[in-house]
Amino acid sequence: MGWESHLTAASADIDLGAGREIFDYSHRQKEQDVDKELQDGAEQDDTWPGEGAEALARNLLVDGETGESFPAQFPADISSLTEAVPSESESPGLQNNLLSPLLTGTESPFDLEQQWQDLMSIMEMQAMEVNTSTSEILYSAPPGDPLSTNYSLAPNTPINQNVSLHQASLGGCSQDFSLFSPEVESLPVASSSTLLPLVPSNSTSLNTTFGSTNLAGLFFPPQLNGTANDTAGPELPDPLGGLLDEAMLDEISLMDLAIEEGFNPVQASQLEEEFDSDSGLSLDSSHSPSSLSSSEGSSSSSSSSSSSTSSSASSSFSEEGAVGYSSDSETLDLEEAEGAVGYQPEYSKFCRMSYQDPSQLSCLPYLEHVGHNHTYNMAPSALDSADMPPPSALKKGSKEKQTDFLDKQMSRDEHRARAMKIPFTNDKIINLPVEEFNELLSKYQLSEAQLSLIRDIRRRGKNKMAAQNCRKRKLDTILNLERDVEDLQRDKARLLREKVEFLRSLRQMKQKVQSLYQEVFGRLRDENGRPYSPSQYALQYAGDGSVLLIPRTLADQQARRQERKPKDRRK
DNA sequence: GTGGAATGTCATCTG
DNA sequence: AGCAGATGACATTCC
Repeated sequence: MGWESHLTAASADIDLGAGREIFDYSHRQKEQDVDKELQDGAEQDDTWPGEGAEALARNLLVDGETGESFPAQFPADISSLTEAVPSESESPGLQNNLLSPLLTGTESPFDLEQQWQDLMSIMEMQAMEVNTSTSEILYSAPPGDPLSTNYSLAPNTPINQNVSLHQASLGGCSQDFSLFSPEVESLPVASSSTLLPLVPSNSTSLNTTFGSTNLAGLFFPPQLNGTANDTAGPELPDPLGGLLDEAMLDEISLMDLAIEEGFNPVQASQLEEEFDSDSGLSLDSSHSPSSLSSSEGSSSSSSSSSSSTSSSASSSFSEEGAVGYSSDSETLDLEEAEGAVGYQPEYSKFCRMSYQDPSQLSCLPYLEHVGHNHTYNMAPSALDSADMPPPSALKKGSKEKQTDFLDKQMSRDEHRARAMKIPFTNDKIINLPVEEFNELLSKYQLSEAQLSLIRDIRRRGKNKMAAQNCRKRKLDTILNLERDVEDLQRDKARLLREKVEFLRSLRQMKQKVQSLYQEVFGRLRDENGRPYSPSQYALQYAGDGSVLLIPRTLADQQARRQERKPKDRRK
């Protein structure tokens, strides 16, 4: 800025005496007046077709909540097997049916169900391949659901038939406490506790699948947990509940946010993937401006290319040094004359256009053939020698029109330079390294006004390129962010799909265990050959695969203990 | 004539 | 200290 302080008033046309501090609007207005006189109504003609393209269509993956609902059955809190058996407080009529008590629980999983429904609605709307058929299987009572039909023993059930349940007796089971977990063993043994070892001769699926009592309980559908609240909560830890209430709500809300944003990640992704190859401006290293300059030097005006400019000899400046910028007012043909590596205004427009309309990306390959351009602020002499008028001008053949055309191609600074008879090109003024630039200035006898103009031209030209680079970077940053958002949304959708799959399989397993439980329990007989009351006894799986028949009260106590443990851990 | 997008310019900061 | 680049803000141009 210091070199501007010694500026002096130069000509009547151009106010060159102003330093940057006083380079105010009025001064610039004067310059504009001069420019207008020089250009005489010049018109710019390098607009990019389709520049006014619509903004990127933001088709929603999800178009809103449909409110689709599912049958009432819902995988709510999961409790132990023992909870599946009605307690003594249940209605008396339940004892006639082993299963019916399970259905009468007052526990209402409605809230969780609602969450689940919301989730599923979102999932379906997002076309995440959760077809309705599976959903129905998941969330509605299957036709053969034992919960909705009277329980009947299936003779050919896969449960281990060797379990000698018929020998179970109320009095002779206390010795089998060892089958319980230590926690169970620590419990005070009920006075008449009945522990019936149901150790299968072979390791059953139950043995391998369910390592502990509470685990077995996990696989029971919520219907089996109906007595949980009524029986003062022998509830066991419920991993599904955790999934469903907190995380599920979060995900649902996040998904809603994504929906409301209206962002179409697919389009943005396609756009980004195509565009990214040509854009070197980004946040991360993979999309850094330097990558642009290395991969596409023709359109780069990055700092890296600029630094190479500094190291290049002045003789090769035109080839390498021009940190590419091509003014809108320059002829495109001049680009070949100078062969400069230059930033293309068309490219900038393309960036914006492609950002707004991915369909425009089909034009991307053309960028590779964009001529290199070093002709920013090319001197009039150079223009005269190198410029080829457009066909229309040639047809008209008028020198006057050629002159008009050339005037049109010149930037304001070029006009100023010509008016001030600057003996070298604006291109050199702007792009020469400092040393070479000073050397060039020293070669000529220049007035203060000329020096001032030259330095202004250099400053403005460099800043112009910097601004263009800055805007390109900004655009690229936006594109990269959009791509990141799209990736995250894709991951999220995938995780949600997986979650649904896990929940589905979990529910199926719970139903299997429930059926097995009912079958085993229904076959149990006491010494008198009568079936055990589900309200008084419950089956319990031990960690070693054995199955025990224990009093309901003891089972409830265990269930409560199992439930407290995870809660304590959270604290 | 107007609005918005694109582009240019300036001021300022940073390396 | 000087320079070049980056960037926000504003101005101008263009459609």
